Amino acid sequence: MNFRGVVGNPLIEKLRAFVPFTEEDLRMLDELVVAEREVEARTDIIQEGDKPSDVHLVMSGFACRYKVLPGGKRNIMAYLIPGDFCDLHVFVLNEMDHSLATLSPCRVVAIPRARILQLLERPAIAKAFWIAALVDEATLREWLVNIGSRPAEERIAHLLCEMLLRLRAVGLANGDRYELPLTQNDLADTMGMSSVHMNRVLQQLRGEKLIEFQQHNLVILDFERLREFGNFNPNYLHLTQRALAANGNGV
Amino acid sequence: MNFRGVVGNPLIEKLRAFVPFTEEDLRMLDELVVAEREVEARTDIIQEGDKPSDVHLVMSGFACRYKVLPGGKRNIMAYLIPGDFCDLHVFVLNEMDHSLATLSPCRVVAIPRARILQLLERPAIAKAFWIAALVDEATLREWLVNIGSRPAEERIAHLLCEMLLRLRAVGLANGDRYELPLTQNDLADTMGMSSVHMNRVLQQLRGEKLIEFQQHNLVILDFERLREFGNFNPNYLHLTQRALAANGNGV
DNA sequence: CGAGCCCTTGAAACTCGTCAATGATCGTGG
DNA sequence: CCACGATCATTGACGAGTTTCAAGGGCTCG
Repeated sequence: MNFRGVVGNPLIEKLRAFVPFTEEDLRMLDELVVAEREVEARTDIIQEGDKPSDVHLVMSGFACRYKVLPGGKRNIMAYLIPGDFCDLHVFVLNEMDHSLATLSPCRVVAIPRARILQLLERPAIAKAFWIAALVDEATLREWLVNIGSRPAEERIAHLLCEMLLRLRAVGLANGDRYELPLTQNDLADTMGMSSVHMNRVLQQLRGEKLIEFQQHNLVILDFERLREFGNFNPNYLHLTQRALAANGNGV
Repeated sequence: MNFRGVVGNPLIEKLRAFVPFTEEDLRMLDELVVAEREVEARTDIIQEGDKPSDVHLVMSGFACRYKVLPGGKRNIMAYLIPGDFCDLHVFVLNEMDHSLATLSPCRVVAIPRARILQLLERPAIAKAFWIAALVDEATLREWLVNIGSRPAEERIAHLLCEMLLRLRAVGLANGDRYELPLTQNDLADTMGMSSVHMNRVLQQLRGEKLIEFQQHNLVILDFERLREFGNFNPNYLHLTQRALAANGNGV
């Protein structure tokens, strides 16, 4: 058998880094992906207050969790990239306490809760989902530290390192470069700073020859230096050695 | 039967706000609390890198999750109050990516994973644990917004409102006042600011007659105004109406 | 070709951090 | 019971980092 998943299903690529699967597990995970829906950029998937019934899975593109404060300031609390579940919460909480939206054009799958419950009966899959949820939480903690303690320049360096590893884990990095379909304003709303300052700080990072960033294409010119500068330790992503080392499947 | 839990077990008081339990559920939850251990203030419970085998539950006092950056700056990412599990993660991740420590003197229970697995077989308890974990995550998101978007004064107002509701939910608030056994330095490390600035901002809040804070006793003088000022919306705590309204069991 | 979004720049104001020193409080031991 | 040291709270002065406001330029798309 040759599952699409093995080469192109980001959910499977991601979860395989946590847990070994049987062929049957892989088949079930792959069958989860039916009726992909195209969602254009900057469109809400779910809004705060909604009582959703399906679980959403991102298959391509960038989405985010966000809240908007009364003043109108948007706050991005997480990026959702291919292979990420948006809202496994649905099972136990009856109301969304934040919103989800696409940032770039996305392909999204809506999975009925019943399907998820079926999958949870397979121990390997249940464990993989569990780990994925914990890694999301660990990432949240790391973002909290990042925003709370680091100056803007290091903060961005840290984020760019994290995104490299996460995208690599699902085969979406090409060496030390990847597509980052976000505006400077999106990045600013993520890092808790103004877009003006984000612009200046990105210029600094470019000036120091740490990165290039044009047309939504990010190139990390010296990962080791960027990692050191942003004080990035990937332990919180709980990736296997294999996934850490992988160079992405590139072209 | 009259369980200790019904009146004094914070774990039960907290979980009852999420899910209704049978007598048998209550009994099992109450029996979880054996061999309480006194831990003095400012002592690590688990450290980053450890591979723990037990799950820890706080029964009294304040503890926290934290990381320390290379420069030596400590970063508090969560407060753990009576009724909170420290590390349900243990089941699936093999290494702590952060540390846990007491802030005040605490009573802590160490629960073997096997005991937890037993409890998870009871649907109501499993659901309550699940919800508690999701609320922890939602709280983390809210802290991220808080630190990322609000000026220092509002940030603190928000935190103080949150702690009021959380402590009420486990019967540890007395009307609009509660014990907050933290130093200004602890608070500063939590809110991503210097202790000098924390001091000045607390003075402002006191000057505006929003709070009093002496001898580790916090009094919220005008909750409605503090809530409004800190832009606090408790939806992310997913408390029932009952728990929201409760005035704490006070004296 | 124009509209709209995004990136870029400058200047001024402000929030907040750092440094350094002084008080206040508390537990401990003499 | 008081002296002591340690921890914690407070204050002032200064500077760095960051925001805000405002405006101009570039690119893309209809």
